[in-house]
Amino acid sequence: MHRSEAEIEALLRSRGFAVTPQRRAIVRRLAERGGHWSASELLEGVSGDFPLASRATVYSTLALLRDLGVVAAVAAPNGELLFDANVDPHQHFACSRCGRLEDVPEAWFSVALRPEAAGTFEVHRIRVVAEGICSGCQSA
Amino acid sequence: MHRSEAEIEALLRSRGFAVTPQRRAIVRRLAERGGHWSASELLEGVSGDFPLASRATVYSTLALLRDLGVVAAVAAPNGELLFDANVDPHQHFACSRCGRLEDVPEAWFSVALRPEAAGTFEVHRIRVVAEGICSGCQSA
DNA sequence: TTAAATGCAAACTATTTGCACGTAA
DNA sequence: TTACGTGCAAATAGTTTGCATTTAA
Repeated sequence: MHRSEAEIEALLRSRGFAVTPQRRAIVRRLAERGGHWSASELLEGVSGDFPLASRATVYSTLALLRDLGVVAAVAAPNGELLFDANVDPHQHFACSRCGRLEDVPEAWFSVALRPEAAGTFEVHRIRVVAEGICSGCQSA
Repeated sequence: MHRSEAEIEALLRSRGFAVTPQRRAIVRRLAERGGHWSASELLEGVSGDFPLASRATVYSTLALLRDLGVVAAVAAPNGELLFDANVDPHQHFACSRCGRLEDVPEAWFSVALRPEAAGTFEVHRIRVVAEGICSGCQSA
């Protein structure tokens, strides 16, 4: 459900954007591990290799990937902005204890807009975030 | 729905916290206008009067009020952290164009956790944010 | 009177920008 | 070869902290 590294690179090329080592390294992390990344995590080069890109490059790459629609930005309940290569419809679970954010299948929730809501807004999308305690924190 | 200025002041006193002019000014804004305030908006003294409190005081007052449970912090989809004196159960609407965040009655959505979700997380609360175009932006 | 709250300035953290240099295509 | 991308360093923005001074109770 995530776009693969190769797919994202192909998209970059087809839109006339260069595929640089920095972009490739950022895309690889987003696509491989999945999950949610902050700009700083990507900047640090989480896996321990050499610094992969400068601050400016990380931010501008994330903006580009978001504009291209291959990564999505999510605001965690604490306001931290996180990036996710999963751009298919899904919802989130947030752990109130450790702050972890996890993808949750769309089908786990049934959400409906009741008729009372009609007429005021034009609703395009409904985001759901379940808050609670994740399995890790439950056992701890 | 919102705690009133007086109620919040009474709570402060009853818990042994001082009711200072700065805290009163911050509480008044949150309680009177309702809606969502960023720390910076409160800091600027939106209504144009003299600066009401220093940066540090605004932040520490917001933290105190949140700990006391009389204001709630909400992360807007863009990651901006906003404060709301409405601590009764409700959901939000966010305008994708102007960024406005509005309270929406809990009853406007029916949200259910499907059985598939059982067992993995311990869900305490489900937050819903409807995204779309607000009435103001529709007419513009 | 005194513990608690405030203001100020400095320290962080996160993000953006301008510009000279480097490189993918 | 050249337009685009990168790195760097400085600018901007949001938030936190330490400490001397003030003030609510």
